[in-house]
Amino acid sequence: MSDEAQRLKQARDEFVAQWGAMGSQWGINRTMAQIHALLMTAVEPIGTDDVMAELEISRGNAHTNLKELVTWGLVRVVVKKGERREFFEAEKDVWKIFTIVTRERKKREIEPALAVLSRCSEGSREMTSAEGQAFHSQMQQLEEFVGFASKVADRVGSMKHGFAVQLAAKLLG
Amino acid sequence: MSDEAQRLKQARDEFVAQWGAMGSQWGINRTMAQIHALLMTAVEPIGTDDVMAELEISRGNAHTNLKELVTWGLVRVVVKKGERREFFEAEKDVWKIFTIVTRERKKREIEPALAVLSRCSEGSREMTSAEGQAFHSQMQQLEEFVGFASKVADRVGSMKHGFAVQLAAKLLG
DNA sequence: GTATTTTTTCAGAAATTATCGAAAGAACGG
DNA sequence: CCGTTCTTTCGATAATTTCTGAAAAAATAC
Repeated sequence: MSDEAQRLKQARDEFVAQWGAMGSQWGINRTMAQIHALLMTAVEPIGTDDVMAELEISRGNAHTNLKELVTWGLVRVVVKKGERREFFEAEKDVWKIFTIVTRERKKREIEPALAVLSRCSEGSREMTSAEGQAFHSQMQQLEEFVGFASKVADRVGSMKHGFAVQLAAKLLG
Repeated sequence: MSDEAQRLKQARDEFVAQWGAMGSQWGINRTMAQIHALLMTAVEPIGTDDVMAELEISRGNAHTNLKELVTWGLVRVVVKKGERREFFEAEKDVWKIFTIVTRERKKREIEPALAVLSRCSEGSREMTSAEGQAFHSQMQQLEEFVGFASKVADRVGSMKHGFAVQLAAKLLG
């Protein structure tokens, strides 16, 4: 193997390892993040056995996490003609990755929070004691803010890349 | 106890429980989230023993998570005169809470990612093979995007509430 | 149909993370 | 000082999450 090929393999391995470690910091399964990293830096679609071999994990683990990535929409299933087994290919466009992750995080983090806050706010609406009113006010403020965040996430997530860049440029200018 | 006081207690307990469950969904320790919820809805500063009693947790657990909240900046230590033990009080302003969480998440999630990406991008800069160049390009795109996100987080996090509302209104209008 | 390959599921094992509880350490008052 | 109160640390334990490996199911070929 050439020197460059070796360095590439090394760099890629590091990326996979570190991206996996980072996944943990986020609320994401380490293996899932590693598989994602592996696929993002793959030149062509790869199969379950390749993933197993590369990351030294079991078939069950590889399978489960690949399917989870497909559910998220970060990875697509690819069928090669003449091949019986499935191959997998990651979305590589960073803006698309971002919008997908934003959508998923909104679904998992923002929406449940909003539901809780609405219920607590509603349930304390008519309270007359000082404590009751303070509680209601706090719930209301949180609900309003999180609802706001939800709308912002929707809006940003549905933007075209170019428009988002323009907006951000204005923000950072 | 009056009917309203009972309903308040119930609503508050639900908020604490649900906010804690939600903390898990985020990458946050459940107890830490529960304590935060408890303090956010407290009328006045409360002590470690109150937290222990309310959440039925050990002293060590209460202590560790209270201090972690203080480290984040979401909770302040309060000393009452004539009292020897420490009391704790949460930041209640939603915008301030948001900027704190943004800052912490940036520190924990974005900055490490950026470091990894810079290293991988740098390490593959001069590669000549098609695979090497593809890898470098992917790393570069990710680095650029995450760097961007980092700047945006900084900018938003340092905004005054009013300005942020204006901006968001424009975005949602 | 049956054989072969590939995918999926899932119970138990392993690893990780959170919590307890008790002991050690500080801070303060007298 | 010494006793008391409160804070902090940390090894042991419990709970949760992740992973394995093998068996079952599904898909395809012949």
